[in-house]
Amino acid sequence: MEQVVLINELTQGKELAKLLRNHLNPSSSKETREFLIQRILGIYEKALSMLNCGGGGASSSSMVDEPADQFPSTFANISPRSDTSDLDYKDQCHKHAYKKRKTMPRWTEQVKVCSGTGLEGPLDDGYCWRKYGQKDILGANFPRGYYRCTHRHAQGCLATKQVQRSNEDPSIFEVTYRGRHTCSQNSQLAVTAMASSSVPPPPPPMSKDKRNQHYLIKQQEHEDQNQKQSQEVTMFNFGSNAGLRVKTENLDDREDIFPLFSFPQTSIEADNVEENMFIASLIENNFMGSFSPKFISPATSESNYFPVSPSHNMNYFGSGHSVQTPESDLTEIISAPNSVTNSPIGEDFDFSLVNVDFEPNFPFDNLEFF
DNA sequence: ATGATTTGACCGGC
DNA sequence: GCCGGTCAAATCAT
Repeated sequence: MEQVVLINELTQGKELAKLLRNHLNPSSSKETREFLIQRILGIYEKALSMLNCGGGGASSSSMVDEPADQFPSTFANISPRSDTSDLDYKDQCHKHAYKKRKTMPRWTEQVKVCSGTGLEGPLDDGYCWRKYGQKDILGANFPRGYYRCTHRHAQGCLATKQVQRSNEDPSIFEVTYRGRHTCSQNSQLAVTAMASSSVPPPPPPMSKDKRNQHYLIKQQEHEDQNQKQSQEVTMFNFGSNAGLRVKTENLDDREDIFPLFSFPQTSIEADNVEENMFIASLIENNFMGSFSPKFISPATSESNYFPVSPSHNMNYFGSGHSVQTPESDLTEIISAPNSVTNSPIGEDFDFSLVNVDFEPNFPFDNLEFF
């Protein structure tokens, strides 16, 4: 079985290498090449780790002994693990957990929030964050907030972020992300978004404040779908594509975290549909091969982060453009241009793509989404 | 009751 | 010793 997986991985690597060769011409976008390289490296990494760690299987929770600069497919293998204070570091394949943590990918975004709308505070970027600290920082007028993924304990998701309000312009929040989300919920989100978006997602939500955000999440958890919820949910989607970003900078490890699916929309050109389809199918295969059934159904409890019915998805991601209609309130509070490239979601996408099963019939004809 | 936030304490790196 | 990052008990919100 492991051998089959291994062969599958290597075969994919081979195909991707071929693809890469085709993309060596100047007209091909750098992002695409980068993506392919990352993908290939990831496959090798995965294959090697399978061999090194006793062939634990593609999505086994062991073997994470890899540089943090690896990319998502391997990141996805991070096993549940808790904070530094916990004891799981003994785990054989986690010898380098400390190191890994230290070398986690990190990138910063600047997010502008218009005041006066009542929607202030760090934006909601589509993830569930839990604040675990706040600190006055030397030279900063505002304290820095420390957040970690809500699913850290439940799923060992090590993603964290720091939110620092800008000195010069208090309406700008500098958000530094660390680590990738390995929690299934986010994968689900990403997939949901992808599966249902034929147009770029609307601007990201900006919750009034964190409490509001949590309130929303709770509501969804309870599947209490009243009007208010759907209203808020409309605002609750991927921040990334959407845009609060004023500027994305980075950052150390920039290339390490290069988003698998961060193709600017130009990178997958219309004339390359076939190849893109191929990539998509590779991805699809990957999903099918690497995740537990839990993730197959969009209707798991976790997925309640978003309502999962197709009709809802339509609302969220605008298959019917409904999200954009109330054009509006959202656009009013968002002042940054869209950018896909460095978005954390981009990278989350790649995580999700690697880890989550798609519906077998997932319509990959929405490649422009990438 | 449960889960999130607050905030002083603690820890490691420099 | 300073500083940034994290922990965890106390507190708050639902």
